[in-house]
Amino acid sequence: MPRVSEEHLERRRQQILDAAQTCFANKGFHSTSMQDVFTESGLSAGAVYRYFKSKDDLIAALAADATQLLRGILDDIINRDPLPTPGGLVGALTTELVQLGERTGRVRLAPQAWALALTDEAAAHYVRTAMGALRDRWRDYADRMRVIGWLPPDADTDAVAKVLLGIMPGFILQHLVLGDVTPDEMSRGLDTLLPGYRHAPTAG
Amino acid sequence: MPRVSEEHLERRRQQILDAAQTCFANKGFHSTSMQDVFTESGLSAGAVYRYFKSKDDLIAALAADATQLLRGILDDIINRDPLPTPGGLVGALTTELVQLGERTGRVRLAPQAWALALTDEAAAHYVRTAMGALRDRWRDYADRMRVIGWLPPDADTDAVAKVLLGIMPGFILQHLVLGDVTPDEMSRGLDTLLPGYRHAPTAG
Amino acid sequence: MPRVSEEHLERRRQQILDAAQTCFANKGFHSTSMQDVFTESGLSAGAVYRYFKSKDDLIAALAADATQLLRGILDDIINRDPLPTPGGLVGALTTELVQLGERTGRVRLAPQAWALALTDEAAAHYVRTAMGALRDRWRDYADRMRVIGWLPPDADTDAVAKVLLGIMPGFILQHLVLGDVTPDEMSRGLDTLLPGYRHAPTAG
Amino acid sequence: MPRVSEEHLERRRQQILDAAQTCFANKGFHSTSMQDVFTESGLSAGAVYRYFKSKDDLIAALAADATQLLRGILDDIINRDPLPTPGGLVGALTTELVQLGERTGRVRLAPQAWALALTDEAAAHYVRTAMGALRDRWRDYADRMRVIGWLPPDADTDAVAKVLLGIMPGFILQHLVLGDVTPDEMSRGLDTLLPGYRHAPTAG
DNA sequence: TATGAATGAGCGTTCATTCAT
DNA sequence: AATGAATGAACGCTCATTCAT
Repeated sequence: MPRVSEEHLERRRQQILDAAQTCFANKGFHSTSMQDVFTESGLSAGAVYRYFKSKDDLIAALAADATQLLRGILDDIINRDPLPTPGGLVGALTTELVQLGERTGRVRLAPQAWALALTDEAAAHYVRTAMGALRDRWRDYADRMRVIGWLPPDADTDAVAKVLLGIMPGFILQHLVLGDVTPDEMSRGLDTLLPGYRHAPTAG
Repeated sequence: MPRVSEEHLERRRQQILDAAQTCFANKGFHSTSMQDVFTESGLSAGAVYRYFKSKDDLIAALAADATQLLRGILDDIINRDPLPTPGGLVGALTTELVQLGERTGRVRLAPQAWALALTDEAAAHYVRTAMGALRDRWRDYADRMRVIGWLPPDADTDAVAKVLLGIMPGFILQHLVLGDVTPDEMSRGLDTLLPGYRHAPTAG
Repeated sequence: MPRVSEEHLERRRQQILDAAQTCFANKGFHSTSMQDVFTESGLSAGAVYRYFKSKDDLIAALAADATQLLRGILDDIINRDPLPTPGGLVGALTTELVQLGERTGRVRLAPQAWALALTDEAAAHYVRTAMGALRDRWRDYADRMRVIGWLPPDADTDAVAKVLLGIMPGFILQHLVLGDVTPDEMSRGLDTLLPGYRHAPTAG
Repeated sequence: MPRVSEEHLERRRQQILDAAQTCFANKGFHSTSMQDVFTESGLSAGAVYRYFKSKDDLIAALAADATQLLRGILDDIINRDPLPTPGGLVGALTTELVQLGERTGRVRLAPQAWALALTDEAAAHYVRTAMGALRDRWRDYADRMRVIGWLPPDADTDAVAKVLLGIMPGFILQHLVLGDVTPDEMSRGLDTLLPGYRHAPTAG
């Protein structure tokens, strides 16, 4: 019974998660068999089951990772100074997403997670958490818009956050399914609609 | 019980589609077994397979229905005179969607169709067609916005259409997953962002 | 409830048997579905089941037909005067079989009947009856061979009959599976082996 | 119980093949369900499918085995010195077949393979190969007959081979279906028909 | 008579998971 | 720690047969 270092364990774990993510992104959660994961990871059934107690557990771990990742991206971008226009912000975010997708294919997991959230309570928990956290950040942004006068003093920044958050899934879908949408276009389209602050503000 | 009326056949077909839709909405495409559909529909395996030659065929029929339904809704709303504001339009559309969802649960199929489209070419075809058709209508709307001066003469109405279409999946997700978004809020949020034409025009 | 003539009934029956035979010859008993028979016959399920109470019944009827047919052919040929040589007899029989096969495809049923006879008692009964009857005729022939001096007085004509009967399945198989055997070749091959009476006898 | 010896694997494989053969011999290919094979073998579905990827694969493996076995038997017997008479050869071969059938039941598969060959291209391939190889050996034998003067110098040894090969299926069928034919009888019957070389030659 | 919609047992196969080694 | 053979429930689907019309 070889005793093994903490790093070894973590490396194995990550190796499995990477394999699972690749499979899930390519074939979807349900159409990926555990055998697919064994093969992709180069490990045996027993090895994978030592690290994750079920297929659902694998999905949950991946979801947790993704949630954290997403939050990090939004935090980075939303707190920039001076305050970006909505178009600028959406452009930066979608650029980030596209790059992430090209590097890892991880973006393809998002629609699958959304679908899963409607039928699986555990998945719903993760998606709700991530979605809620993202929306909080959008509300922070909307609040700042109001502060600098881009929105009227009595603006319902909750409602604004819901609209702005709502643009992202629409971009992801059009990007993944139709494949003909660029971050630049989203940015331009939004600023076209919102001409009032096309010329940037004075402060963050 | 042969020599049966055309209506009988159509009624059976619908009975099966309704059952399938209920199952799919509750458990997802993959987690719904054909046995679930048999039970929900009250019919036997053989009966269901007389009307639909495979599970995929059932999904496709539902998708075709949904595509048609969606297009009808958008056509109705988008051609209204005088031209609605984006907020008004999104409000009307989301209202329609929410009602549809309450009546039939069909809206819950949308995220599943999106996910399926990433791994199944047949599903991708349906989703692409539907998404493309919807975006065409949004572009028509954006063109009309430009004509009446809501957008500058050189506005990229394609880009605008992509943004506006993009709002709908975001609403659907927030509605289904977080459950705290109303059509009214979307409408208000959008018109808050787009104050320029908050006061409606005189003609379409 | 239309009362219908005896001929009509018989015609229907034959129509179904013909369809079944075509299907069975093309796809085999087991791989032919009753639906195949309905389609080939142009009749409905109910109609077919009015005439034959099961798929097995259909097979049995066909087997009975075939048994009778085969016996007729052998009777015709074996009683010819003057007595044919074994090669001549086998040549005539195989010629008849090849023609029958070309006209009706019925010969293709034989190997299937043999196989069925090993696993199904009802089929075994038919095949045993047919095979026994054929062998009786071959023994009659062998007896006549002995009478005219082609075989020694103490010849075991039972054993001879078994050998001669045995040649036919071998021809059928080589004909159907390898497709490179002609009646003429069989005739020639046999007379080459049996040179003693290559020049024909004096009387039957 | 992994990390298992090569022999263990081979033993399992044979265990499954044996079970399948028993089932097929008793009930026929089509009427044997995989469940029958699981039960007969004492293994689970998954275990059987680990070794054979489909029911057809099982049949093919059995066919390959049988082909090899048959060829071996014929090679052994046909090359004997001094050259056996046709009756002696058929007697030896049928004796071998009867013993094989008593030990393993494998002979009962032959008629089923013939039937299958008429409707299934994969089966046809196996049967054609086996049948062709056997006929080649018979032609070799016929050639040797000619060399030692049992057949005239201009004898069509192809035709002779076709006749001699043809006797074997006939024996198998009479043996399996009628059950009243012995190797000895076949031998005697054939030598009765072919008196010219009833007394054996001196060399091969 | 004839139809064909409906039944439901049973098919071949897959796959998440376990556990002896 | 790691293996991979083995399990067995469940899957999508077929098809011989029945019977209301």
